[in-house]
This record gives sequence, structure tokens and C-alpha cells, in this order.
Amino acid sequence: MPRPASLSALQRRAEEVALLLKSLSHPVRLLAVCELMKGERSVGALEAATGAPQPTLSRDLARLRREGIVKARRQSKSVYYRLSDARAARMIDALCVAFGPETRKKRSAR
Amino acid sequence: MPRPASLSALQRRAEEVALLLKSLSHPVRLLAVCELMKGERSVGALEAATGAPQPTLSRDLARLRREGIVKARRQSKSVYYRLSDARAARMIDALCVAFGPETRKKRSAR
DNA sequence: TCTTATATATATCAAATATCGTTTTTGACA
DNA sequence: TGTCAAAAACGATATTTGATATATATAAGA
Repeated sequence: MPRPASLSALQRRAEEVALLLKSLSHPVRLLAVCELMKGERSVGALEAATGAPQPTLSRDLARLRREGIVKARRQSKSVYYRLSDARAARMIDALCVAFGPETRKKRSAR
Repeated sequence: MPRPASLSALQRRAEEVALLLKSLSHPVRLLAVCELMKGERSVGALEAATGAPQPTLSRDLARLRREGIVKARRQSKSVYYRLSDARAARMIDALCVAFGPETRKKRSAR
């Protein structure tokens, strides 16, 4: 059985994907990124969308920035964020398909 | 503007999904769960599939067990694991669509 | 210009959690 | 009893999180 496409290649990919998963594995960051899927948003708007206290949100946005997932632009008083990572966008898309806002509780687990 | 479908409902869903993301946000766990998508596997087989040292893998499997993502069954010397959470399966499916083993590096981020 | 208000960012601290390597146990057999 | 396979127990270090306080940038007034 020829280990599919080399173990270490899989491991590298897994690490990459795992990092991205970790970035999104916090409710505030997840909600923020979901909101950004709809388009550019100010911090204030994200605050409203996530319900997170401002310093918390700011810190999480800083993290997403560092990780290259979002980019910021300042316009006078406000700072506007937007998604800047296609991988993250694809992941969110996929998650929405799988768990979309309307997902019925199928209880099909076994 | 009627906050879409109640903020707190979104927050609850986000927390749920974020927990799942966190469970899978580690290379070893991610690889193990991916392997289990193909069917039941012994710890030994998972060890080979993930390349992780036995105690590490065991620890991660224990965590997935606690979180209800996998179930174990002992057959004589070996222990066989299988996926037991449809949500996790759906998520992996989604990830595979988004990042499938053959994903080209599209570099479409901007 | 000096002040004040608003929006956002950064800093700090303690508690909780995660991760990793190593060692020790346990369970099921031969 | 000896031996595998797998789990659990340790111990060290690092990261995350939430709360709270403080700082910066820009704009608007007096």
C-alpha cells in the first residue's frame, strides 16, 4: 500500500490547515470573519456583529491581521477591515455549506 | 435594521462551531480524523497515518473521545477507532472540498 | 491652539488551556 | 510470566483568554 502522496506532504498540509482552523476556532474571530464575508466592515460594525467588548475584538482583529487573514484600512476616525486570505474565505464558505445558519439539527450522528 | 436572526443565536452557533474547529485545529488530530473518514482504524494504523509518537496520538485520541468526536472499540490487543460525530464528518468533508489533497495553489488572495 | 469626544489599539495580569517529551501502567494474550 | 498495544500520569513551557486600564489618532469646538 503506497502511503498516499507521501506522509510528510500530508503532514505539512495538515499543519497549514490546522493553523487556519485554530485562527478561526474562537467564537469572536469566527463571527468577525463571517461578517467580513459580506464585505468591508468598520470595527464598530464588527463590535455590533460579534457582541464582543471592544478591546477583545481589537485584540482578535490584531491576531487575524498578523496571520494575514484580514487587512485594515483607516478612513478618518474609523478603521475598516476586509478579508485578505482566499483560504480563509474558502473555509468559511465550506463551513457555511456544512453548518449554514439554517442547518437543521439532523441528529444523524451515530 | 433587525439584527439578523438574533445576535445571541448566532453567537451560540459560533461557539458550537468554534469548539469543533478547535478540536480539529491540531495537525495530529486533523490527520487522525481525516484517516477515520475512510473507516475504522486501529491506533497502530493511525500512528502510521499521522506519524505521531504513540503517547501523543493516544492523548489526542482521548481528547477526541471526550469530545464525542470518535468512539473506540477494543478487539483483543488492538483498539479500533471510528468517527462518531456527524458534524465533524461534515466539517472534514467541507475542508476537503476547500483544501482537498489536490488543491492547486491558486494564489487568488488579494 | 487648547480641549474634548470618539474610535480603535495596546498593555497588563491572572487563570485556564494547550502542547510536548518521557515514564509508568494497564489489558489482553502467548 | 513476558510481551505487545494502548492509556494514563508527570512535569515543563507556552499560548490563550477575559477583564481592566491606558494610549493613540482623528475630528470638532471654543
